[in-house]
Amino acid sequence: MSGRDDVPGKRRAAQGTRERLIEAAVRLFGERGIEATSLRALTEAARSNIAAVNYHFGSKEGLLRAVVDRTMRLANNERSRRLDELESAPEPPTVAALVRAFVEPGADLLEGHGPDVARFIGRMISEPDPRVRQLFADQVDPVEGRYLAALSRALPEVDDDGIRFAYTSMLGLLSLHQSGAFATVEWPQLRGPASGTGRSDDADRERLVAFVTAGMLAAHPR
Amino acid sequence: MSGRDDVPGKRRAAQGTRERLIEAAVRLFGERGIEATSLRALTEAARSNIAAVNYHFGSKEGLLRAVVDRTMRLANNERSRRLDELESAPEPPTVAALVRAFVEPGADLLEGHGPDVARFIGRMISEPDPRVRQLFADQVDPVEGRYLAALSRALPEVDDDGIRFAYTSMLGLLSLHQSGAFATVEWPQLRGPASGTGRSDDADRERLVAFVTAGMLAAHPR
DNA sequence: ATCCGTTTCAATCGATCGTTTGAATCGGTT
DNA sequence: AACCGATTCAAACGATCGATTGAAACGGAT
Repeated sequence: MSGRDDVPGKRRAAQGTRERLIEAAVRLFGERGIEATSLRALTEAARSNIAAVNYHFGSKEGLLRAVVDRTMRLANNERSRRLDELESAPEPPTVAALVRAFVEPGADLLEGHGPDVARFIGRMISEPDPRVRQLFADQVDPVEGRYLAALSRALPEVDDDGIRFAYTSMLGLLSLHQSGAFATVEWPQLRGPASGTGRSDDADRERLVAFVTAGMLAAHPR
Repeated sequence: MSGRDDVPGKRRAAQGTRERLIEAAVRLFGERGIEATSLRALTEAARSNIAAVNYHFGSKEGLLRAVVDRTMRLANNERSRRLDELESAPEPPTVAALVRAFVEPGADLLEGHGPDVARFIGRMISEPDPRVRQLFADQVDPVEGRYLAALSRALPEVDDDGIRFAYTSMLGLLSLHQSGAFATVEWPQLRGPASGTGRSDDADRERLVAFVTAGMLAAHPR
């Protein structure tokens, strides 16, 4: 029992490896999936040792927890800030504004921290393992409530099931595009989704906002 | 080297095991994911033996290939049929009709063959392993070209990238909802997406059609 | 220079994975 | 009843997984 998780006390040169482990985990978990990434490949990529994972994080799941916390906090804080902004305005936010406030913090991660963080988050949404899913849900949780309430206010004629559908669709669509799930396969019939490497990120973001906004507005109350 | 894959010749009582293996694979691959499902758990669920997988399918990947072929063929044939129907009509199909022709065969699988098949297909779309993804892409391939062409005809003002985005969004959204990715987690803020077990499948399907159709029509050529 | 808590690392553990093997069993044919 | 290809099964194989151990290396404080 020599490892510790949360000590803010004295970590001298340790911060280096701890950091490199998280960075490598974000990248490899996002690229190959969580279960498919072995600690050996991960620690090798981080120029470290297997035992370092257990020392710094206790286990692979501990490392995953740290990675989830690190990455999601970035997007969630920004979303929370933009919600504050919208709710302090005189008139209630439109659906388009709400969608933008949700999608753009995710997309900005892609530009700010490279595609690794965004891809990792995108991957989380479709992870089968219930423990991983719960980890994800716990992290999304706090912002989610505010968003659903705001969305429900912007779409007063839509019932709760409709709001839930709209929100999950937005979240899922954002995650799918962020995960690069559509870019990793040869779609022979399609012009390259990854035509070149520069991809049309901005255009895709606008397309996503337009698509989701229109989809939400088309919801019918029944 | 005693196993064979494609022999239509004489399989006497063998058909039973082969069938049970595929059924168990569809269910477990869909529930837990492909890599996370061990052949031991799978063959036990099928009341069979580990070696039977290698005998009938050569390997785990061979079994997966058979499962993909079996499940996707169902939806693809129906989609192809509905495309024939739409294209033989006097007037060109609307976007709404095209969306319906794509979404409903997927959703019908859910009702016809239980949630297992639909969930399995849904899971495929977000599988990280490139070999699995290629397997999926190869199977979707034939119908995909016709769909993209029809979609492009129905949305003449949208460029190729926009068509690609619309199609992948529809495919991804359908898969996500089919995979039950949103139903397997406790969303504390949401009324149960899986409220009870009977879920509102029909209502969700209509919501999906409306959402995707509106999203496509909102695409702007730029 | 010595000490001590912190951090790294090579080596190893038991468990589980997909695969392979060789013998037993089943059903129809001769 | 003797035979034979098709199928099933228990057992074992090598590889790899996450986790653990004990000793070495590091770095400031004394």
